[in-house]
Amino acid sequence: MKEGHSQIPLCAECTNDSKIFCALSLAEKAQLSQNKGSNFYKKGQNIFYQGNYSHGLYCIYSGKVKLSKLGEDGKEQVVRFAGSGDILGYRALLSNEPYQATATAMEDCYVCHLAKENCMSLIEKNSDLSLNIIKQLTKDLRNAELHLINLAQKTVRERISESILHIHETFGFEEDGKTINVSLSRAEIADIAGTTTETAIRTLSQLNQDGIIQLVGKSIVVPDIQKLAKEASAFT
Amino acid sequence: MKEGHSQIPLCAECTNDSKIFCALSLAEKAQLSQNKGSNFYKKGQNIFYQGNYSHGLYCIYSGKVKLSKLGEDGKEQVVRFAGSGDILGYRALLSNEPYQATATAMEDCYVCHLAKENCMSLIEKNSDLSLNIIKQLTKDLRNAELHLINLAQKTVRERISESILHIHETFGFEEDGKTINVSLSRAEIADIAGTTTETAIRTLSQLNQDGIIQLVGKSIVVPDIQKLAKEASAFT
DNA sequence: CGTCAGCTTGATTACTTTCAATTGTTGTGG
DNA sequence: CCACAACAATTGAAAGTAATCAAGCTGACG
Repeated sequence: MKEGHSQIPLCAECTNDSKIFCALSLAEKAQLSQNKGSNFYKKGQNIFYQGNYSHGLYCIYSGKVKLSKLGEDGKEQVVRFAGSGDILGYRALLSNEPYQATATAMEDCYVCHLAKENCMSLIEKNSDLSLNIIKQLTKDLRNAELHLINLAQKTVRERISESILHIHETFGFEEDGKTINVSLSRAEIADIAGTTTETAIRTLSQLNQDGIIQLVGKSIVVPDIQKLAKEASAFT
Repeated sequence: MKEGHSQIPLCAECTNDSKIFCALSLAEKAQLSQNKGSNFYKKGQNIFYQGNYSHGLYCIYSGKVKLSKLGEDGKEQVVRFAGSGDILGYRALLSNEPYQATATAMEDCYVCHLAKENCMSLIEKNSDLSLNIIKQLTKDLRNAELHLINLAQKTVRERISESILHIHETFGFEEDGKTINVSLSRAEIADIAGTTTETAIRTLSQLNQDGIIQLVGKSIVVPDIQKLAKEASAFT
């Protein structure tokens, strides 16, 4: 058995009890833990790369991760976020295709790696697990389609507002209840909203001037989330 | 039992043998056929509407369908296509949410409607069926993400080229091996590429002048698909 | 205290939308 | 069969938006 980091428990005792693996019995979770590996990823490090092949499933124990793809010209586009308890790479696992995106730690992360064979045999045996995966895929697909329509039809100002909103929905606020809980570079924000770094900067400082957000150092403060939502003309 | 159109067979004898239901045994297909309804939809008619609730699954017997969403300002965005043997509305069914998109017949269609209870009990019993659904979702998600990145990063000319390419991949050519197999209005093409009707028209006629495509009446002829593919990814 | 990466600002250019006007096409009733 | 209405396609000019290119600024860190 591979050695994991000592501070990371077995699946059966995991405090996250993942949105997907909650369907498993204790015995099944024990099976999942076999050959489990746990790794530490420093902020900015990649967990897997678009184009590589999968040898199992990743499960985020702590930290925040972004999934991004490279466009033809090498420009990055963030397609999804993931946090504690989320599963990464299940698509590559299930369809035996290479990873469709690159996973990067947005902050220091602990991530577990579950062996392919264990996952597959559990999926075949446990139909609740399949249903959970279907539900997760459904949710991802809905988000992707919303993201798609936002990028296609909205102005940069709306897209930037939408992006901040989306980050908030995924990761929430700090304890003060109004500061976005992740540190993002201007370039990263641009990659989420599908624009250039310069335009992202200009738009953020406009939103700042208009009192929609407050830029305090590198962090973004949202005093009134309704106001921001109006700015994004958000629709769910 | 509801009456279907006489020319539509039972699921067990269906010539399409759907990508998803091929996992079923004959007996299971017979079960699926119970309470099956079949309907004819004229070109332009809607099969279901975004926001409504699902009472079962749709399976396309013949014809072509587009799935689209409405943006904040009422502009339509096509998110996906479907043809013979494809399943519609499985997300709404599985997660008990309203339909996330509106399905519209792009040409005259025959579409079967399968009862919710039959579908759900088969999904729970047959794990191959679940896996097929997972694979279909996986494919849809990948397409949505590709579409997303295209809309976010490409010029209108590239997006229009990409859209024609995508339509070709989904529906193929006519017998002549070079004419796109669907009739689309300029407005529809614009809704796929995420632009305005006028810009779509201008771009199409430019591609025509540049010899990439030929506009013959309402149909689009692609003499050299490689040339079009180059247009879709490379730059002007 | 210098350096380097990330951030910011300005000016210019390119692209796309918008609005408006015209032409073409199709279907329908007299 | 024609006239008309309704809709789809096209074209032009003007306005707006965002990308690009270029140059300075700032703060963290050795």
